[in-house]
Amino acid sequence: MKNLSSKSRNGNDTVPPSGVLDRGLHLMNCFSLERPRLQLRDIAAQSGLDKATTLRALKTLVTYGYLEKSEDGYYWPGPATLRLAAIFRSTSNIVTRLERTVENIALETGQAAAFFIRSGDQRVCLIRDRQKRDFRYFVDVGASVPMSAGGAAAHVLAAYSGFDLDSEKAEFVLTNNYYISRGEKNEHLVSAALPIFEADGEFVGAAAITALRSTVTDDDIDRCIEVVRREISLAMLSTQAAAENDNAAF
Amino acid sequence: MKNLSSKSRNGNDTVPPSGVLDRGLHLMNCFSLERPRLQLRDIAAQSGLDKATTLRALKTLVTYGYLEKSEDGYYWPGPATLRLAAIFRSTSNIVTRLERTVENIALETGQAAAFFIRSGDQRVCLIRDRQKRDFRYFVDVGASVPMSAGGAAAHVLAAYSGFDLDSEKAEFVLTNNYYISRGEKNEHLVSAALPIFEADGEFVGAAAITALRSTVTDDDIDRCIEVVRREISLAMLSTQAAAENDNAAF
DNA sequence: ATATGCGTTTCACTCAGTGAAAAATTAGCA
DNA sequence: TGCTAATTTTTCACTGAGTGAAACGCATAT
Repeated sequence: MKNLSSKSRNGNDTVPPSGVLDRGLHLMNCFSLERPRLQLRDIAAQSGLDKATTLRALKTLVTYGYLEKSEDGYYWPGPATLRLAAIFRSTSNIVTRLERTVENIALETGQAAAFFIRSGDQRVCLIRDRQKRDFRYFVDVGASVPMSAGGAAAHVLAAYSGFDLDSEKAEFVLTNNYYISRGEKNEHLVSAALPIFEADGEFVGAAAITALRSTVTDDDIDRCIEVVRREISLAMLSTQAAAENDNAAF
Repeated sequence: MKNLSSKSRNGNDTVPPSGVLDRGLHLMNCFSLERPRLQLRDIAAQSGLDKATTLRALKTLVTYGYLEKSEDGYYWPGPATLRLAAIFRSTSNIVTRLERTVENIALETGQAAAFFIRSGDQRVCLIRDRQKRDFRYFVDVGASVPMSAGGAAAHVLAAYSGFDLDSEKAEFVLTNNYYISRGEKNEHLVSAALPIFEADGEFVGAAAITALRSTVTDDDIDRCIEVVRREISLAMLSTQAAAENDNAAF
């Protein structure tokens, strides 16, 4: 397993992982909503793996149903992924509960809406509205980005789950119960995030709306935040920490 | 890599697969809607792999988000599965289109409803109604069973996709546009399956309802079939092959 | 105290995985 | 219809990544 060379065999300035399992899972990352169907050539190039290695892994992934392969040599995610997602949902019923809510928020505000949770040092998108928007700006459902990458949702998640990210912003979040980030991750975007709590006060995650800065005023954003608060409470959840001191502990 | 011994190191009379990737994916099969959270001990036992081997694979699966691990040592499917499922859905919009339909069928008939497709020599469940029923009898969403295992849906899929399973039953399906299987897979169950076609006549899969034999009469089943036909046509799909001769070709 | 169950680490052996290269297949083109 | 280029697939000898028995550590019973 030589995997020599200073970085990049692909155009991605990333070294492909070593370890067969790592590599196999790494291959699955080549697929996205933007590019759901790929052929060997693309997958090998994008992953940085040798074509022979890639082919072997793909075969295995196909036999286990994680990928499907068509006659014309294209691969795409297979039905096994559905099975696992169904199990994931069953273990975190919050997804099912909030799906409709996120959709409503997007429809009412006309902006992109999403729901995030923290998982270790990652911020994971569990729900995205289904409106079609420019893919470049938004993460896929299930995708993770490091907390350190910031963004409105990250600061809310950090503040309420005790992750040390930016204490100043955390303080703002804890007193105001929302955070607005202007161009923090992307110059042209503004996003507002609110924490979400179970009825019993348990923190579950953050709802966020994202808009193009050039198309919204501060008042628009405030109105969006109100929409979020209303929809969240309709879902029998809260955007306010239950009591001042209970939630500081964990 | 000794993997010696005539079969079974687990209680499953199955030999665990060789190949790191195979084993890793094999581990994911340990999880189900019935048993969504497992600890190392269980996973190692059920998969038949050594604990050390299992642990290594689990670590990798966790780092890629396919599994999550809690403090108390339990593992369960992670958010990466959501991402892949979202991509899968985007490539086969039939799932989104029929989800509501399957749910309606289940609600109207009071029986278990599902949607299957053929994938190679496997029959894959893409949709299951969300009513809670006895898990022992029904397959999870995304789960595959060999076509050769039979069942009403298998015969419908075989008939309309040119899979050689049981030519006599296939002929019945092709003339009557449905199939009823009584106790074929499970002595106590009866299930009825109907083919589903796009408006342009393309065969897409089979809808099936399953009931306990002791609780339904033949007339009940006929009524169920009518419900399926109605719901499918409401979804702008058809339960009849477009024209007598067009569909014989493929 | 002693035992049992579980997760984790260690380490020497060895076979599964690697990737360059060749072969087979498919697509494009004149 | 041939000829060429592009892509997928197979082959094979080398080797280091993966293996698993055993030891360890840490709980929680007994």
